[in-house]
Amino acid sequence: MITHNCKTELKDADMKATPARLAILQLLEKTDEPIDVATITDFLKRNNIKADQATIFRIVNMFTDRGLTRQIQLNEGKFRYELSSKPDHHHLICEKCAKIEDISDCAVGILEKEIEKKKQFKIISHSLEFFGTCADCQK
Amino acid sequence: MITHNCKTELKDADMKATPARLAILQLLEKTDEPIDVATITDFLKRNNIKADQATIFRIVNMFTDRGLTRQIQLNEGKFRYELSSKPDHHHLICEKCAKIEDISDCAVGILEKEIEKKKQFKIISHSLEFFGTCADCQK
DNA sequence: ATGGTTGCAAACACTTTGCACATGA
DNA sequence: TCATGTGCAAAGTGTTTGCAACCAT
Repeated sequence: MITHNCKTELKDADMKATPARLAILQLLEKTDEPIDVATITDFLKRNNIKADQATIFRIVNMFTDRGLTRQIQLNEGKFRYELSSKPDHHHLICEKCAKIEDISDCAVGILEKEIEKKKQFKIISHSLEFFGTCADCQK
Repeated sequence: MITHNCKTELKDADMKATPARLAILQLLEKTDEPIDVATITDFLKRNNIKADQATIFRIVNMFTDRGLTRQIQLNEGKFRYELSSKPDHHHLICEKCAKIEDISDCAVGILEKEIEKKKQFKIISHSLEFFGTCADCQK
């Protein structure tokens, strides 16, 4: 049962296992796109878990603070969240249908080394997003 | 005189040359960081050019629509704008002092080619940002 | 003269906060 | 039990919109 797994994750992060937190974790685990708060709200409603907007924001912020999730922005004017356990990857955002694809094994690591040397800038994280038209929408 | 130059740019983009527009263009030209609306507001005030928030938003949106500027986000919950005439470059954002440095000649072009082939995704633009600690803040 | 621009005020979307009540460990 | 988490309502950002007045061309 997935819930079991999630409980451990929460415990490890020093967070109590509440219905909303467990459900949000599960959603994050089964979704391959970074998700926004509206999506979480819908999901919880459909699963009869009541949770206020404020609570949801508090949860994702706490997840992010404790390193469970990453907060990202895709030029939409809102935040999205994805599990930070996901390996280094980037996004292809289709500007027609808004689909978000992942793309991994990209050579940014090499760039980072160069930058750190050239600029003496200590890189902690990076974000790389590609905007364009997905295969389906090119037809 | 810079203003002259700016007037032409506006004309080319089919926009009337108004004081606020000219001033914002000049600010964009002399600033090396992508700027947000609050910064524009301050600048206009200091130069005794009155312009409502709504007007400023309308101007930067129009600039972006007509290709004069690029709208970007740096995980701050707000938009920033930079001249799109600036050559391909990326940003180093210091998480301590919030300074934003540019970095250019980075090999993303090569990645793009690969992605377009592998994913059949037509890339129109990309954003690459590095978050970390700048040289000064490491001391 | 007139169509594009602006100011103003109001609304909107997203996110945060304070405080009393509720709940998981 | 009791620190932690939640609901509710209110407020705080950042951004957009409608409409009448205004101004650049």
